[in-house]
Amino acid sequence: MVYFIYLHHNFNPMISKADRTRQFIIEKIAPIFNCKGYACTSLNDMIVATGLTKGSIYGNFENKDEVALAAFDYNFQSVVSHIRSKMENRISIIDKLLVYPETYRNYLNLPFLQGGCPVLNTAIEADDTHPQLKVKAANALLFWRSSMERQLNEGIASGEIKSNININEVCTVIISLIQGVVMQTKVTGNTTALKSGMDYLEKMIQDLKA
Amino acid sequence: MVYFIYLHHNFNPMISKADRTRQFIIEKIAPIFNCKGYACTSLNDMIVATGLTKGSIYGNFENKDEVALAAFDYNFQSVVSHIRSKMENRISIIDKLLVYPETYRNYLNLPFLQGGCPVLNTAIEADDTHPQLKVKAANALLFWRSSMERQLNEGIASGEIKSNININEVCTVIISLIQGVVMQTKVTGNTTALKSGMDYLEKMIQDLKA
DNA sequence: ATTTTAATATACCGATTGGTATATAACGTA
DNA sequence: TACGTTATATACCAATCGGTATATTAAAAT
Repeated sequence: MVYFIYLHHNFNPMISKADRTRQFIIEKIAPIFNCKGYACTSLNDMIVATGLTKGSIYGNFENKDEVALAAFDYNFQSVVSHIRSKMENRISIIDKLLVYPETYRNYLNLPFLQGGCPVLNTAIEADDTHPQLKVKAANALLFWRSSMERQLNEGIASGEIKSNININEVCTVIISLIQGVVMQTKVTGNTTALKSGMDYLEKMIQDLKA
Repeated sequence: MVYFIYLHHNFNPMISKADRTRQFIIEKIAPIFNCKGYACTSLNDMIVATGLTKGSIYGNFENKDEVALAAFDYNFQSVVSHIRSKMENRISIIDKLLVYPETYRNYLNLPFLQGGCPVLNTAIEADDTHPQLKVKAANALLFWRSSMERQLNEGIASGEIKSNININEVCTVIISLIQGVVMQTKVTGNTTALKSGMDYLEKMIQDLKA
């Protein structure tokens, strides 16, 4: 009988084994949830993806729901931290906002966006079936919007951005455009919408300049 | 033992009973598929929704897949025919295009859009799990885009619309904006994005005028 | 080194899944 | 009214679902 060798553990004594295993499970399962969705990802899928057994997974998580919620957080954080790290290197707000079209223009090459945008995927699947995931998706959208509003206000205050723009409208259009083109690209397998959509978004952001 | 009384049949002798029952089943099940999605809609859901039994449904359909594919067609056609009928009453292309913001602005009151946009819902769910549904969603998007392209070209030819617009970009933005705001509205339960998104779309369409 | 605790593997559970076989009832037609 | 066809209801099926109990092993603490 071959027992599991903890190859997935980095033996950091400050992080408990439970936490390391938990993290390992989330990292392996999160991409599957983003691809197949919550309902279509079975416990068996999780077992195959992690190489662990049912007992191991349920020793670290209460149930499938808890894995799904943690996986969403992980997927969303992957996108946020990627965007944030690219923005940090830029000074002007316009340049920061341009990270969006630059990132999504080649989102097909970003591993954490392979299954599409986790916010969009979760929002669509969960809205009528999974209240807890729906709340998480809604909060992610609110977080995204409010951080963008903050940036726009900052840009207006510094005189970099026109003061007469409709902040609400700008945020809505940026978010919608990204979500819309990602969806169209995934389902048609054609990058026409992605290119033209990000071209438009880029011009729109440039046009915010005072 | 109470047997089924065919209340759902309109006794049109030109349409066979099989066709009438099939249509009845589709009409009852289509909204559920649009709400809960393919994976989350069980045979039991179909039985409850139709008031029929498993045998009746499987007498008219090969399997769950066939019901789902027919339901998607029905849902998509509901949207298409609604949009088309509103466009028919209008002469100019601009006015025809304005049907989009007008329609989606209060999509929450349209029964066939209760579960959100069937194209978006199906595209997101099916892209990694259900090849046949994915094809249907992709074709629906292509149909939508090409009919919009045709209208724009018509408007340019007649001199109504600016000749220097980027047709591809315009189509992408209109579709993405609609899909994006519908998603945001459904998941947040807040109509802010819907209003501001459709305001922007309206202005954008007006701005196409030569 | 020994004991305690945490993690894991295995076997099992009832419920539900999509789907089928079959017998009966309703329908269409002559 | 009689008869063949179509439609429907019921009972059943194996497979899979999410989840649990338990025994065993590894890790951590003493």
